[in-house]
Amino acid sequence: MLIGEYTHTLDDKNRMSLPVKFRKEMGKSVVVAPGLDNCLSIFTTKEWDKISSKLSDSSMLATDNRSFSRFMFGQAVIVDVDANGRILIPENLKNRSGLSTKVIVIGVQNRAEIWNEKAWNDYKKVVEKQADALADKLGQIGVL
Amino acid sequence: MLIGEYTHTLDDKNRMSLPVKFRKEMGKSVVVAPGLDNCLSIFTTKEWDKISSKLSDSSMLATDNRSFSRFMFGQAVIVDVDANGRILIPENLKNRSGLSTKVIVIGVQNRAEIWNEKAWNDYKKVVEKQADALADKLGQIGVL
DNA sequence: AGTCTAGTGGGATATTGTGGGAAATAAATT
DNA sequence: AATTTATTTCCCACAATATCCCACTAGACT
Repeated sequence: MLIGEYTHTLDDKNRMSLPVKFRKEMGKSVVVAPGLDNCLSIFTTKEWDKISSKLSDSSMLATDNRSFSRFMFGQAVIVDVDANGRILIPENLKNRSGLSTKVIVIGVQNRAEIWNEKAWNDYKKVVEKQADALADKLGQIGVL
Repeated sequence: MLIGEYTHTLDDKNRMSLPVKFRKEMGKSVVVAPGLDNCLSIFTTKEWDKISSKLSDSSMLATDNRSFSRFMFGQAVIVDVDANGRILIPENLKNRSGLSTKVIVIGVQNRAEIWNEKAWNDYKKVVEKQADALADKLGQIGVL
């Protein structure tokens, strides 16, 4: 289970170290893909296999499926984790998410996400503001 | 599995190098065929065989099948991958997809696609704009 | 204090992508 | 039919870039 928030560096070679707490679960190669709200998703290869098999399932409408497949597969990349626990972020994905040197890595259950620092802080603020709605949700889940 | 986005050059001899990550799977000859949405599709010979057998499957409506078969078979070409990992793009297919010197090659699971740069960026933008649909899809897949 | 580890930086090496020329093939003109 | 011209294929070379490897620093823990 991937949890927690970490501030890491994307160096000028587009390398980023995975939080050490994620490494065991991540294994020696991961998939970097575009995520929602302008973040990047990092999946384990296992998770990725699930995703791709669901996508190749033709139960989805053909045209939707086509554009979505292109979007995901076309931009995702399988990257090896190097000897220092770092991965390489492709330039196009880096640009898409507006990542600069300082990035935020967060764990979200079965995936990790990479955020532009400001975007993440803004996002958190917005969510925080919706505290009532949040409490409601948590209540529904039975957490509070 | 073919994934990722690469910017390549279509030189004045209509040669284009395949991304090195695709080469192993592509083997030493591939099929270049017209794709949907004005791109070009590149299939492995294996995939091509699957496609052609599906097309000859009579479960498809006869007229649809006939026109689509013409569309595909009529313009598809088997091309060899040269010693440098390059393939030759036939002039007519190049023109059809509005390809110039700078092209985008993307992997889409079982096939690769060649796009005019602008066309691909526009396409991505359209998909990205439909954030709701995107989230929906991801939800269906079980990512969210 | 000393050791260990996580995170980061930088240089050397290997590979990729691309351009261009030579050789081979095809087309054309006389 | 023969020579020239055009076109295609093959091969080599180079530059840019990615990959690998090692080193350093700061902090945690003993």
